[in-house]
Amino acid sequence: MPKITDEQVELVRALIRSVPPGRVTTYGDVADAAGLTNPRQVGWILRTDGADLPWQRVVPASGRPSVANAGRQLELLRAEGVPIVDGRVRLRSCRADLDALMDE
DNA sequence: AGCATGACTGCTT
DNA sequence: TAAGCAGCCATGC
Repeated sequence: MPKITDEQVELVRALIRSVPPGRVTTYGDVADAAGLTNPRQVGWILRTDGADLPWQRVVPASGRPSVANAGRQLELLRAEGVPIVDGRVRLRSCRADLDALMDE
């Protein structure tokens, strides 16, 4: 049995699904909101059970996706209206507030 | 039990 | 601003 419970997985999934188009969030923010100690676990969840999620709205704090689908991800984000400069997401401008999303 | 890997982050150069 | 390095935790062999 994994240390990450289904509860946490569902919470992460819900948070990511709560992120509206044109807005993105970071692994660290999701991890903190879901109660995970390490942002890498968010990545692990997305890799295992994130196939049906808007995973493109979750980017590293650096703003530069290191995932294999980075090119496609940036393209999708740009299509959603996310400000991208030189292949880098402007987290300063489009970072979503997960606490506010949960309230909605 | 130990070692290597990974969709990360933050500090230091 | 960019690149390097260490810390972090769950998973797989």
